[in-house]
Parts: sequence; structure tokens; C-alpha cells
Amino acid sequence: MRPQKVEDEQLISGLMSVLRSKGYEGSSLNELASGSGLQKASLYHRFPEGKKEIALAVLNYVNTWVENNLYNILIDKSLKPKKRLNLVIENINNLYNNGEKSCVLNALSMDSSVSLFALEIKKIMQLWIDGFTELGIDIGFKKKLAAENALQVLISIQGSLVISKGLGSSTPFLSALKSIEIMYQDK
Amino acid sequence: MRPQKVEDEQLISGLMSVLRSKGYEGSSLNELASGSGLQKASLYHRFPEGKKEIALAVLNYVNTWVENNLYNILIDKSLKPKKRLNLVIENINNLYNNGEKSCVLNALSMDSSVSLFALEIKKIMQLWIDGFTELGIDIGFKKKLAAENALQVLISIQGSLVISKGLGSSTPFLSALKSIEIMYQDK
DNA sequence: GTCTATAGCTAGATAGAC
DNA sequence: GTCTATCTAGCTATAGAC
Repeated sequence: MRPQKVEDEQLISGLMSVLRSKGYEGSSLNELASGSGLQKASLYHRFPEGKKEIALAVLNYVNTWVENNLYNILIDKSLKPKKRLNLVIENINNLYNNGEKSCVLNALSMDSSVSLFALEIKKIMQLWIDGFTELGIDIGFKKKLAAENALQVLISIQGSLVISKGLGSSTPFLSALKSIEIMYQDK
Repeated sequence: MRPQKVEDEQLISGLMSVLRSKGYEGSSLNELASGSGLQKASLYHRFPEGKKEIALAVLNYVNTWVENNLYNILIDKSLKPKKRLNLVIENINNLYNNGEKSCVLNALSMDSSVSLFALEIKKIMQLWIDGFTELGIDIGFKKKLAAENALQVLISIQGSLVISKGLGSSTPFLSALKSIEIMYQDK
């Protein structure tokens, strides 16, 4: 067998970069190819079902990212809640590059594509919410408040990304991160 | 002159419906044509610059909508602040159909199209923020807090629309509207 | 496993009849 | 002002050499 020209993780990372910035319909296979370092036909070798399978592979990668860099940290009882939060906030900030990068979940949520990915998107969002709910409970929130705050975290992140892009300023995103820190401060 | 087959406002409304649900790249001229009730070539008669001009016309319509249904109400000193808020919340709820419709500002904010519309999107978001800032000041918030809360309103709306679509539930959007009402309750 | 070449189709945009 | 018919470019997807 020929060696793979591009490693799996690097490949997915390049593909995600295109999808997050252009959306599903807006990403052509030529762009996905040049963004990932492979030719179109080689992409079809790795992903025989074409563009849909590419997007699903990216979402699977995102799910793993959220598990490793968000959920598993937020539920890690060996760390103090404040420490968990700081680690996760830092990871989120890196993921979105201070609010300059959009979220691929939003990019793949257009009506024309969301039906293809609804289950995967929902699963990832729910994992995100569940992680922050656990954190809230460990800080001492009652279950209902913990769930409300966790939802509010996700809303703030997604909303501030939209506004930061619209206003052309990273301030809304960075303020949202600060608000989240305040929300989970020990009482 | 032949009479217009479709009135301006109905035309723009049909075009916005396609753009908000499919995005800029995802909306083909065939879809824009059937969504508006005209043929492709007729759209080019109304919008000689093509798809870009269509999207700009839609954004111009959105700007007018925000002026009439949001900004002008929020700054109307002849109404009590609480009354202004109730009217505007109702208008927002209708615009997004209980959180089931996406926001065209988000749909046109993909990297591949945002450069074409950045000025218009920013202007509309700023108008939205300015309106709610005025409301906050009239309720008694200090200027800085009024501005922060106004930004938070826009973030909550946009974020909750993304999450409502992702989770397949209108609850996040409707909760966000409730939170906004609480935020502006008289002290 | 990767590539070049190409098939078949649809995109945005235009010409010209009515 | 609206329409049908059509242009070229770019699309998704495939065939087959290496």
C-alpha cells in the first residue's frame, strides 16, 4: 500500500477549517481538496460517500474534541471546579481563536444541510450542556439551575461568535467568556 | 410598462425566506426565483447585479424592519419602557416564528459571503444594540450597564436561535426571550 | 493511496421574443 | 416587465493510470 500523504487528524483538521468558514453548500470539493492537501479523487478514496461523509467525519472529530477538551475535564472530580473551568475556558478560547473563527456546528446548521447532520449536532451540543451541568452541580447549584446555566453557556458562546463576526470585533466573545467565569464563581 | 407580477415587499419577503434558510452560497438563483414567484431572468431585471444585489436588498429590508419594529419602538418616550419591551419582544418572536426560523444575519455571515455584506450586517446589529441601550437607560441603568445588557440581548437571541435549531426545540429561544424580559424589569 | 482526465449536471448570468 | 432558451464556468462524482 502507498503511504497516506496526509495523516488522518491533519486531514480532518483541514477539512473542518473549510467547512466551518464556508458551510456545507458553500464548500466545494476543490476547496476541501486544497484545504486538506489532497486531490479531489483522493478525498473520494478516503470518504467514498463524498461530501456528506466528509462532513460527518468532521462532526465525529468535533464530538471527540468536546469529549476530551471539555466534557471529560468538566466532570473530573480530581480537579477543583474552578480549575476545571479555567482549563475548559482556555480550550474554548483556543478552539475559536479569540472569537475569530466560527463554529462548525453553526456552519452546518443551515436548513439545506441540517437534516443530514441533525443527530450529530444535537449529540455534541447535549454533551457540551451535560458537562457544564455537572460542573454547576459540583459547585453547588441545584440541578435545575445547573442545567439552565449550562444551556446559557452554550447560548453565550454561539451567540457571541455570531455577534463578534457581525461587528468585526472579538470583544463580545471575550466578554462572554468572562461572564461564564463569573457565573461559576464559588459562592 | 407591464405591471409588476410581484409587489416589492412580497418579492423581498420571498427572497429573504430562501436566503435565511439556505445562506448565500446555498441559495441558487433557481431557488430564489421559485421562492419569490418570478423567473430567473425577471430577477435580473429587478436586480441587475444579480445575487449580490438581491442579498443587499434583503439586508436593506431587514434594516428597515429593525427600525420600524424594534428601534423606533424602543426609543419611543411616549410609551412606558415596559410597554416598549413587550411590543418588541412580540415582534421578535413573530420574526423568528417562536425560534423556528433562523436569522438572515447569521445566514449571510459565512466567511465566503460576509465580506460582501459586512457593513450592512454591522449597521443592523448596531441599530439593534442602540435601541436596547436606550431602553436600558430609560429604565434607569447606568450607560455602561445599559450597553452591556443590550449586547447581551443580541447575543441571547442569536445564540438561542442556533441552539434551538441544533437541539430541535424552541425552548432555548423562548427561554431567552423570558430572560430578556426579566433583565429589563423595573427595579 | 494518489493522481490526471473527464463525464454529466447545475450554477450564475445573458439574449432576445413578446 | 416577464418569459424561454442558451452560454460558459464550476460543481459532484467517477474511471483508470501509476
